[in-house]
Amino acid sequence: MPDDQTGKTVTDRTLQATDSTPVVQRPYADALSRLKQVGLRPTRQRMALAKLLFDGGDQHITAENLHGMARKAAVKVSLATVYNTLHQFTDSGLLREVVVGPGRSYFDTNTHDHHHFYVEPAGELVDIPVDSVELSRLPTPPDGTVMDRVDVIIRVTRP
Amino acid sequence: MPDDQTGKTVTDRTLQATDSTPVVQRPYADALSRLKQVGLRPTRQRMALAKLLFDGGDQHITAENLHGMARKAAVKVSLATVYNTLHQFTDSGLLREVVVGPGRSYFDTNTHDHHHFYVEPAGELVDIPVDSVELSRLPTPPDGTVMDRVDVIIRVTRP
DNA sequence: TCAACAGTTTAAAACAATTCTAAACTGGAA
DNA sequence: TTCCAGTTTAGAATTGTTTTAAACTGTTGA
Repeated sequence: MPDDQTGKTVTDRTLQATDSTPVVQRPYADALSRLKQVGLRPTRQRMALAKLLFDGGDQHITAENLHGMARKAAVKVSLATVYNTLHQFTDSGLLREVVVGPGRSYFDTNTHDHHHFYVEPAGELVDIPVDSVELSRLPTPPDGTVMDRVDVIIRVTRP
Repeated sequence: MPDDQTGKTVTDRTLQATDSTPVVQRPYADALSRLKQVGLRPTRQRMALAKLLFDGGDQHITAENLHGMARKAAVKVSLATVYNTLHQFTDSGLLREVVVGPGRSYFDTNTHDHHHFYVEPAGELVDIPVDSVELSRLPTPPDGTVMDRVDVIIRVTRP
């Protein structure tokens, strides 16, 4: 079935497969430790979603998108749960939300300090490593507020 | 009627009023010239919206917001037209769209190079003058793309 | 082992912001 | 004036997300 429309190839093995059968060895170890880390109960759905999210390297994913991936992976999860989970993960620091357009928000599995290119009109996000942007002289926040984070989004187009 | 809920006081006079009657003298001069500038037909609705937008100094406005302002100013415009107009103005460079959250986008009457504080959870936008942010070392855009613009949004909260 | 309950998931409805549609209207050229 | 492309409109449709209320499931402690 060569119809990987989602774009990302998910690497399933955490240990080397030892024979021709592509049996996964300890596929949930990472997902489990992440959930424990932030104190979320490791339910079937959360585990599966965590695996999809964090086993695939750095990804920029929408809710619909992840829901589709779950479907393809034969994981039964409702869209509402996908939303719940994405927000719980975001709130506990496992994910970062990146807003690029009205009605368009991505969840980024890379929570380290970095910025983004946003390719329009494709709607594609591309990471920019921290050290290739230098922000000097940040302003002081308005009275009574504290700085939470700085988002730099460089909008680019294909001419 | 002292119920100016929208927050912005719009200055109507472009010339001094000459008697006690608050009759506006050339209230549409600026709106008209802006529309001509970008080649949009000066219709009743566009003129009225342009006036609301550009006579009030720098503003961050949502579509619903502007629709409400029009209502209060006794201007009959549909919400669909407000959206159309905001996008036409944006496309022709009269406005700039600032996206801060999923399903939350503002139109900024200040089209000069500048950045924003976004105060959460109030959802309030505050201008940052260009020269109080210094961006050095910008990355080169992905192959086949050209840089359109750089958005810096500093998210702040009231603790 | 099991009862019990808080936490979780779910389908479905509700919601908010925005866009679309098809018909009515209008500014301006001829 | 007439005419027509451009514009506006009400209302429906769409999109993305959240809420609701009921069913389910992990975990705890007897």
